[in-house]
Amino acid sequence: MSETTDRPYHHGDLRRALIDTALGILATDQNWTFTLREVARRTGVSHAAPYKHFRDREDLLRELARIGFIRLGQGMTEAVGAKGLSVREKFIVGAGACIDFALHNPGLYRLMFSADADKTADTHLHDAAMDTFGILLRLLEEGQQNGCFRPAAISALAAASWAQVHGLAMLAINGQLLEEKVGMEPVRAALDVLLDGLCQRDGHTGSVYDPEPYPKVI
Amino acid sequence: MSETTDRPYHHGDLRRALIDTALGILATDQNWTFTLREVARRTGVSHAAPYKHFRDREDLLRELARIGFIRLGQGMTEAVGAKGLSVREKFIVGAGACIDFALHNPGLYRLMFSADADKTADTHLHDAAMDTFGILLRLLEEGQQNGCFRPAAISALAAASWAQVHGLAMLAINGQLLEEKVGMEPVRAALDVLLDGLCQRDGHTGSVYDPEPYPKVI
DNA sequence: ACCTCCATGTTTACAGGAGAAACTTATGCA
DNA sequence: TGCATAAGTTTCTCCTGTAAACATGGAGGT
Repeated sequence: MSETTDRPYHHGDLRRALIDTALGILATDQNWTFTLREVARRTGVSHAAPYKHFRDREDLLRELARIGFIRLGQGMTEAVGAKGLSVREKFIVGAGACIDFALHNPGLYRLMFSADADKTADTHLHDAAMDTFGILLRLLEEGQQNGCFRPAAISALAAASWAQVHGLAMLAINGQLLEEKVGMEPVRAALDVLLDGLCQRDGHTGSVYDPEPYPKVI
Repeated sequence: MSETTDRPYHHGDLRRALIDTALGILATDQNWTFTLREVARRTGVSHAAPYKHFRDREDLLRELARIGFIRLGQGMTEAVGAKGLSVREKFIVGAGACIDFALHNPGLYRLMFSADADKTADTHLHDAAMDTFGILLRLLEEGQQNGCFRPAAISALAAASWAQVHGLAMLAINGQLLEEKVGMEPVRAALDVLLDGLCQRDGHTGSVYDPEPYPKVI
């Protein structure tokens, strides 16, 4: 009830303002069912204004996802970059940063990994996602060169690690880690399980590339 | 261009027909952006007819998800039930069935685990999901009683396992297991990693419930 | 056989949203 | 000074979800 129509015709940085509004709604509602018109309304512009900055609704969603990947990457880089950590500790801390991010930004995190943020439709989004994924890859390589992680194909370790961390994050977000809230112990324990599996050991290692595929998968 | 208006006024089993149509669209488009009107149209009824069988659009989506969980559960039960398998083999085969299902029904699988199929809003859906989840739990218990799996809290093992399998399924669906298609080897290898971690071993087991939480997580 | 009820359809109506097109404003630059 | 253009606004069309009122025909009681 303060500003009447004294807003200048040109917003200044409407694109940024729209993104902020959308991120705000995403954080509040934990979903991205908001309409583009609502974003415009809350930002105080006409419902067609956003189309000057985003091709369509999905274009905005992809931009939000891209920002999400950048922020996630920053968080993980920061966590992993701490001095004096072993590879195993880096791994734990990096995964923790990811799950932490997911828990603090559940809507955004879900959007980032949803089909509505189609990575094949936006090079920038794809690149941002790959940059973040690269943090994990470098960690695995480091651990492997260390002799700490088993010498299986890096893609296999990456699949296992990424599936585990992302899976835990999704379970944590959905509160499905357990029927009742038990805190973060299961997460920690699950990561221990993963790391114990990743680590160098005597037996089994040879079976990693067992030629026979398991049944019923393409 | 064959049937004019000879269709009987009462469909007979419109509910089922609508579900089948929706499942068909889901399988084709790999998303659930279809409108309720389109489902009605393709089923050959008026656009308001579905409301006699589903409260709203989400109600239909939840029913689709429920059916998905039942089918997934059937596939996994069948796979795990094969005679003469070790627990480890059962695990591999069960996970394979899950990933197999996801690869063959990517749209449905994504819907099942999306927020659009809100499990808190539908007891039947929640129950179906829990039944399927129960397959994994029973397997873990069996392995633990065997002495094959480490004696950590079952919730921890479940978190690790479920995160891994579901994570792999999502990565597989999204083609993110690797830049180029490399087949299912990484999946197999990732499951080996998980199983090696799940298994009984000498060291580390004690650290599973390390009292100090890792940094930066709530 | 007939009447009546009610689940299952259909038609009509309305409030919104996506997005295109045409119009307006103000700003940077020649 | 003045115009080209980016950035907003208005207006319009088509579509959706969903409610309400109406139609139909099969099942059950008489």
